[in-house]
Amino acid sequence: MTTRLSQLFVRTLREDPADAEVASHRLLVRAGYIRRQAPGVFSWLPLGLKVRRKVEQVVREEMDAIGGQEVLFPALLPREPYELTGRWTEYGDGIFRLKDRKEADYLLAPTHEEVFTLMVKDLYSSYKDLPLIAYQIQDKYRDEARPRAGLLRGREFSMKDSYSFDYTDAGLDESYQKHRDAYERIFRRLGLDYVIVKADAGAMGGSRSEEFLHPTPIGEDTFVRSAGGYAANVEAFHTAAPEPRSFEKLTPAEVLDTPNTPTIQTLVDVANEKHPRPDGRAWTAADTLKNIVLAVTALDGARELVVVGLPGDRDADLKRAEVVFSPAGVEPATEADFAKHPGLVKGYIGPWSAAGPVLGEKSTTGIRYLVDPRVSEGSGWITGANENGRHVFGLVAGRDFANDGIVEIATVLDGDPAPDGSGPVELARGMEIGHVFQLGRKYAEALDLKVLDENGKLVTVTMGSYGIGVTRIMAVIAEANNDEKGLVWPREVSPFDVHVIAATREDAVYAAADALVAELESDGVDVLYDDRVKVSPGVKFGDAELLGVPLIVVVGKGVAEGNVELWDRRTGERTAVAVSDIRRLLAQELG
RNA sequence: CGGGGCGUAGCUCAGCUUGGUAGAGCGCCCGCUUUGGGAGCGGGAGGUCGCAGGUUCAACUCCUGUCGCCCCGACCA
Repeated sequence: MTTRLSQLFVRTLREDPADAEVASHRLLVRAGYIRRQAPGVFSWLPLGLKVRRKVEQVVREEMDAIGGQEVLFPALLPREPYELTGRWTEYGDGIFRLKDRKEADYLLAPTHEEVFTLMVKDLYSSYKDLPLIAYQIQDKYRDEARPRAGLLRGREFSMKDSYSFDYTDAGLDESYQKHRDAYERIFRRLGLDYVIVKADAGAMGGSRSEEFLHPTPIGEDTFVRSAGGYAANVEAFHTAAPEPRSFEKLTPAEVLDTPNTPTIQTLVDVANEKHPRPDGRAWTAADTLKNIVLAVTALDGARELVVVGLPGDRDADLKRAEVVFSPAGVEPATEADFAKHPGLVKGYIGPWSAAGPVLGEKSTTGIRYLVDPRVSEGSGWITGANENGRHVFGLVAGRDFANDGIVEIATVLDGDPAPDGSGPVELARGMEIGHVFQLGRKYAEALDLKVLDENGKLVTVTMGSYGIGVTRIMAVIAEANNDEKGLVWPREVSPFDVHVIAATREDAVYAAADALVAELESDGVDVLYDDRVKVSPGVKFGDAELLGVPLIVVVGKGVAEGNVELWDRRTGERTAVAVSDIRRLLAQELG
């Protein structure tokens, strides 16, 4: 195939579009691959569509290779299936909802667990039909509160979602592993750097879950990794809890005056000044117990206060808190909340008082008290004495106060130990490009998907769901492969194999270029041919760099000596090649 | 939802402070010249100045409201 640039439905922009910030967005619009249609919604021009199809093709081939069967389910779905699993409600504002003329509720599917499950239920009823892997490449819709960065977070986006159906746990493990391996092959083929991290499985109610993150500073996920091979999304990071310590030899707690110490820093300063440690070491923020008041709002609207105790050198990470309390919402308590609970003395909140417990379900306030894993039995703390200007020193967990549960919402810091003992972790940013997830029996139970096993007994099917964001991957590839002049596509997804430029307006040059293009076409090479007559060479070179086809052939002034130039877009290197050799050379390059 | 910014030609923007019949560059069309790094000259097309009210003899400009968009944060299977 040959595409003549003079005929191609495209317009490149000389300047960056004003509404694009990140490189991929800027360049994909500027090079005429996509155009914004609405916030987070894009139109696909021929170039963009070609790249998108190439990405899809890689995904499709690897899914087929693990026995996946491609289907296509509608993006427009009725409410009922989502009602059955509770997600119609759980999704809240996150989905596009609409009504038909009869006022029946519909949605634009954000993901398709329900309909796949129901289709399998419809068609299959025996263990002999399993295992099954079905997938689709379909547009998904999510009414993101804030779409951003072009294709990286859109409201309409293409995703490959697959679902596995097994009737044994071992079978699910196998299906999961197949996907995991396929995803590794996909990202390798696409030349995308990735890290597999442990992910939070809570929100969708499954067990094993891993994310494929592409490390990039513009990533929206924070993950940790250790030199010893541990990797996890911070949301799924588990703090290694210290062993319980005996508190027999510890001195009793003591309430001391600490005037004007509403913050951890002021408290540490005053403590060191007025109440230095007996052993001579200085008090640090990590010796203090910070009690954060959160308001948790359940789906039914009920609002409850919860206090979380964590070491004073850490902040609460609201993102992790969301995960912990999901599907309920969490926010810091407001002034109004404090007003309703006069027992909470702002700046001096603590679980203990001489008169008895202050925090906890069995206390004067009755407020649920959850603590960080570091607040382990036998650990001693400085914390609020529930009186203005006073703190209690040497308050020991398990001896002086109890908790209603352990909770992981503290920020993870560089250097924290990995829970598996593989050393300290470092924090990094990543963009989620794939997710493999053992759903288990949650959806099958909710939708009553059962099959008869070898013994004629009904067993609930166990499922996995696996996603790869096709359009997001395209943006991530663009993000990882560009320079100041434009895009540089990896060969596997480049919209064309070769970009041929007729660089000089001479009949001989055009004749040579025409002939070359015809030959390449007969070799099965997909060529973009810049045949524009009135366009100056500079513009053609600039457009070639912007568009990003990795191999460029310049047919120009060298034709007189029988030469063309082979231009490597990535390195910028140009080499003179005899016209008689170029066809063979390209065939070799494109191998 | 909180904070910030912006809506003027296809694109990038100026004009608004101080009200007086709409501008530039790029792109587009026609002609001539030019052709290896975003050409030159001449001629041309193209805008209800986001929308609605108000003030005024007169509003892109001032006032009020409203809608939309972008960025940061919150949110995000």
